[in-house]
Amino acid sequence: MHLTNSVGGKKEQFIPVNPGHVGMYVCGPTVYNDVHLGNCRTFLTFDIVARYFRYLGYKVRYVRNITDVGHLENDADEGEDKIAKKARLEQLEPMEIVKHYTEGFHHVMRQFNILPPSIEPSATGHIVEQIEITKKLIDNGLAYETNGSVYFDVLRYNKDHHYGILSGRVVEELMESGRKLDSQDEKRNKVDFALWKRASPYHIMRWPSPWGDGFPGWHIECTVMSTKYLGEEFDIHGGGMDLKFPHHECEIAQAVGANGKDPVRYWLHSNMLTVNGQKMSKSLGNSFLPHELFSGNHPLLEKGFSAMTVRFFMLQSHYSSTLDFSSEALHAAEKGFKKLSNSLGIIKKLTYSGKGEGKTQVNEEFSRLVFELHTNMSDDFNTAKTLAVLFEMSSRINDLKSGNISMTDVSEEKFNIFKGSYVKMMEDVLGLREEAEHNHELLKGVVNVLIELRKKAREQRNYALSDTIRDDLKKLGVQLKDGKDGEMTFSVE
RNA sequence: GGUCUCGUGGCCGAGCGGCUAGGCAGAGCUCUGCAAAAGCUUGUACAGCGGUUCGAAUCCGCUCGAGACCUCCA
Repeated sequence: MHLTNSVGGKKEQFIPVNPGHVGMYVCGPTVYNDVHLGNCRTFLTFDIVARYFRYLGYKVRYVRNITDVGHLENDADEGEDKIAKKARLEQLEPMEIVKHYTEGFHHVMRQFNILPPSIEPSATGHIVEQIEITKKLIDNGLAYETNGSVYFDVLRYNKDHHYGILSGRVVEELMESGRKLDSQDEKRNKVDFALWKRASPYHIMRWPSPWGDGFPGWHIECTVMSTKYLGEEFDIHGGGMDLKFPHHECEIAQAVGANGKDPVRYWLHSNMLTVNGQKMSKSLGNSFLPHELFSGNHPLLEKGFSAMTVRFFMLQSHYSSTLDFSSEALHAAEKGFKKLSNSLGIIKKLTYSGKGEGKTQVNEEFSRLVFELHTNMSDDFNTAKTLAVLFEMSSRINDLKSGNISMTDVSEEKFNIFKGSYVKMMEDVLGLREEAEHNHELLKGVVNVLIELRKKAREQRNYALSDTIRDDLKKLGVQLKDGKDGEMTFSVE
């Protein structure tokens, strides 16, 4: 297994801290708003990572947090907490905001078949630990209190450590660029960041601390929750590209400053989803909400697309590349996914009916495809290449069904490995399941009655009637397909 | 302005120095009463200009273009 480590940007072999185990932490959403498709891409990326490691037999502990306090509107000292602001605007309790958007987030994750993490801790549930680590950083001389707030001393840290190891930022350059520190500022240097913020008298979200009432800073929650559940050194830390700096850089500094060791072995960053080449983001106002996509209720879409189509669409590119989102690309994905999905339905029903050892050439091809499936996934989770192999396998599945390849051409062992790999790769690893409609018993029954009637009509060469049945069903979105041997199947669009 | 990334055929997108990625769309054919599905065949490509190399989409330099981060964002 190889993966690209954002520190250094090189592909490295994966060696777990504890053999057979994978500890992974991913920065979850700040629940003050609906999650959009760009957010979903990141969570999908790490869903694949967790699924594939499990498939390989690792015991995976996947921690993904919910940020429900501390995320400020901007890094300036007067920045307002996102949750608190929303609560004020909507005249709700912060917890009402948090609950509402957390549930919405979970709902969307289920729609995309993104599995829940092993632990989903929240920042407000770890205030005590955040205060503790802040105290520790002060004791270590890496943080200071001003006016009831506590800041991390980046310059001091940078003397003995490397602030910028992940993002490539140079502290001196950061000091020179951008906004100047004014006399109002509580920070010693502009590069310093908040560990704890004093709450103004009207601030609703507040907890007592050694420095008075306040609330934690944004970066400290992740340091606390990752190391609490995964240990001071764990395997993988993931998140969106845009969190690399400052968020993840600060996490490293905090953990190193408090515990004296580098917390993360491999940093993984998923790239942005773009619209017309521009990053999809809440602030740019070009974001797509999942329900807009499913319903097609969006100016840039002519129709809706299923969650599985979108999942497939995203998996066609590598997680580290930007992916451009467009109606056209989605149409193509819809058709492509249907192909794989059809084959999935076929292979699941297919049992070995041949005998003997089969033909060497066919056996070798089946083995090669299975092998490539795994080498591609093990090469930095290359889902795009994996899908290309699945398409090849899909063709072989159709060959088996139509008789282009006979069951006796392949050995029972090769067939079963081939079948198992296709099904597991599709369903367990890539999380692509057949669209549900096929499984609706009532619909199935009703359509089968019509299929029987149509068969009779065709036997009597009453093509006018048989075409009416087919055309009328088509209008309702049910597509009939005539097989070679007179057998008929249908699919729902 | 600083740091960095990317630019592949009609569209989306793999690619990490030599071997047709793949999907969608297009063209032709097979099967079929007609469709659909499936199968077979097929074209069009690496932004531009230099360099390194026996050999470059792939490495280096420059030019042009797009984007990201440096302020909140997955």
